[in-house]
Amino acid sequence: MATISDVAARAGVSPATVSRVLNGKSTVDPGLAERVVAAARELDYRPNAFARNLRRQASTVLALIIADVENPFFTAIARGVEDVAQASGYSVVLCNADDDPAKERRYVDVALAERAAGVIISPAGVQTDVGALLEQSIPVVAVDRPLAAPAGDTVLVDTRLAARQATLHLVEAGYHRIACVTGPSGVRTADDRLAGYRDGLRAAKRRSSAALVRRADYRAAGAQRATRDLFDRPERPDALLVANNAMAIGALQALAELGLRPGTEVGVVSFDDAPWAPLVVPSLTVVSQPAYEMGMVAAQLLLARIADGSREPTTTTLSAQLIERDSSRRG
Amino acid sequence: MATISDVAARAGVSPATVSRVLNGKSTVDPGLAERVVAAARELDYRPNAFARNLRRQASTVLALIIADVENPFFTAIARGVEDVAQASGYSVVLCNADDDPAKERRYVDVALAERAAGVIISPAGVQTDVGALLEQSIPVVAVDRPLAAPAGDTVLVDTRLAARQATLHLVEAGYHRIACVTGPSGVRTADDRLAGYRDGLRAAKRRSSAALVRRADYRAAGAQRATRDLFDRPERPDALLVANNAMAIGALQALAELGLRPGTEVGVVSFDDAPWAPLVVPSLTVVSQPAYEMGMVAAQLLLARIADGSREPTTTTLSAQLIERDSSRRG
DNA sequence: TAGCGTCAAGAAACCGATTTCTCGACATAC
DNA sequence: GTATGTCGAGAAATCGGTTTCTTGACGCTA
Repeated sequence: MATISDVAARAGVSPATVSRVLNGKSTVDPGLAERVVAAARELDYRPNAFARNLRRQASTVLALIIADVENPFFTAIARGVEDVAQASGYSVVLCNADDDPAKERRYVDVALAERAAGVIISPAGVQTDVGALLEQSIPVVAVDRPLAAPAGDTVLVDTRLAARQATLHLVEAGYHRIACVTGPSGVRTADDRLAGYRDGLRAAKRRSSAALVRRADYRAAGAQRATRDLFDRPERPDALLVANNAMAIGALQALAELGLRPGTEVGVVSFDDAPWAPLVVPSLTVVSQPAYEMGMVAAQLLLARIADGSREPTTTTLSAQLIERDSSRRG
Repeated sequence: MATISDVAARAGVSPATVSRVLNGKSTVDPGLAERVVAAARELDYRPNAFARNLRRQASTVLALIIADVENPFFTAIARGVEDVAQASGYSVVLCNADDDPAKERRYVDVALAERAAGVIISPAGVQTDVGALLEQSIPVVAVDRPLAAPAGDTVLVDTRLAARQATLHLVEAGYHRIACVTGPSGVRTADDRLAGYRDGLRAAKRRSSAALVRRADYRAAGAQRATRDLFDRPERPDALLVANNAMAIGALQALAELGLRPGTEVGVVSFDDAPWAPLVVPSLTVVSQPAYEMGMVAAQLLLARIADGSREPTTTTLSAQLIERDSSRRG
């Protein structure tokens, strides 16, 4: 593999000049520059990123640590991040923490070892610690969920308000015993959606009851069990607010097993729109979150912070949108 | 950030000794070793990956270049790769080529610049060129689709046979005019599935007709148009073989718009199982590919090739499985 | 024409690891 | 007691870029 010295030798100049030409940071004689460019092309020269990064003490790789690659919500965020990063010459490393604090920690370590230019993370839980990154002044942006000790920008959705609206929507549609299946305690979105659900019940002057609330991991299997459990009790719910799209699958599966038809017999609203949501019968009413936009905003904030580390931390809250379909329409 | 010299100074030894202790490649006096380890811990020393990689001329990062992050099939592959890589101390960089040869090329360049230890790729098309990687003796494994010039291991699914079986399944279920919506020409899986479809028709002694075949990109929108188009003609098909899971969504949407009920009126079989496939009504019959396993096998082959670059290129063909649900059952 | 400022380009230092080279200490063999 | 071998650890080279330092050429002004 050709090195900068090879190029320099071929062009009859010093390595320093080659570096200057290729980085355009300084003016060089046009004639020399042309020779350098030609030599580089002829040798198919590609700078060694290790050497460059070592000297510059910086890389052009952004780490994106998400909770679940198999969840379309997070992959949509990833696309948003990527599109912005690409445009600025950064590449994005996607890390799948799999909702596992240990895996997440490992990826934080990788980001540290590889001296990522910046990190975008959706923290798996309360104990996520990005202190080590900040010590190395690697900027961090939290997306979807805030960090316990916010020390960078944060991009959220007003998910509590959205949950409140979704709950009120179910009330208005004529459902009476509305249950909530949410994510693990300590995960902010899960807690917020539960709080919003209670807000909604309160606003509608309904009593909330612990018997109507279930928690599970943010996966289908857990939600399936939780839903089955809700309907196993004497006073069955007649509606369900489900806190994410993976859980929606589990909940719908449980309802199908129980022979309950969504919409007519059980109102269902889930968080996160998905390509298949209009296709299930009845089509699924969802709270659609602007995932792609969240990714874009997070990346923009990160790039801004890379450029100027002294910016004040900001919090951006985007809003979700209720998409009414048939699963929350009686009759 | 502490460097190896800082650790050496604190432990009262030379940097070389620190390196030897921490890498365990050579024996050192236990007393010294203990001091080194203590010093490293006290300073929270983390080796600089740039410096290490520069010297070693190798990294421990695998690049995984997939066609579409939003497609669960590919994310399942990613998980398989990741689980194997993790266990061997490699980290995985997920790159989303987005079915775009230009993006793909850019990521190949990134893998090259970052001197990835190896690359796993599902080539976007015929013109994918990994020659540059091979020149640098970076091992390459192709997954899901073969490379035009195979120069590494390949992990495939016998998708042609699976398409043949799926087509015969539709014939046996009593459908007569079976159409096929497949991916872009030049993408091997798309061509193979079409060929398998024709195999199936031939085996059933049915005439195949170009009027019953449509190509689109591997996305929902394209499949939706293609399906609409198929049903716009006087002699409508009564069954549909769809070549991947994103396209299935588009096809089902089109059928819904046309007021055609899958199963009873139009038999549907799609490639790729998805969490939502059992939930649509009627539930979707699919050809399930062992995506996670494909990822695992690809990663194992890559690691083996990293360890020993002179291995003969192999091709592993896994088999798919037809999961019969209601969308292909008449009546 | 002397003196000063500007600028382009080469020389050399530097980033932080790993690894080869070298040397000294000690043990064993003759 | 000397020669030889072994082994552990420090010195120094090395990876391939970037960037500072230095030098020399040139132009302008007094």
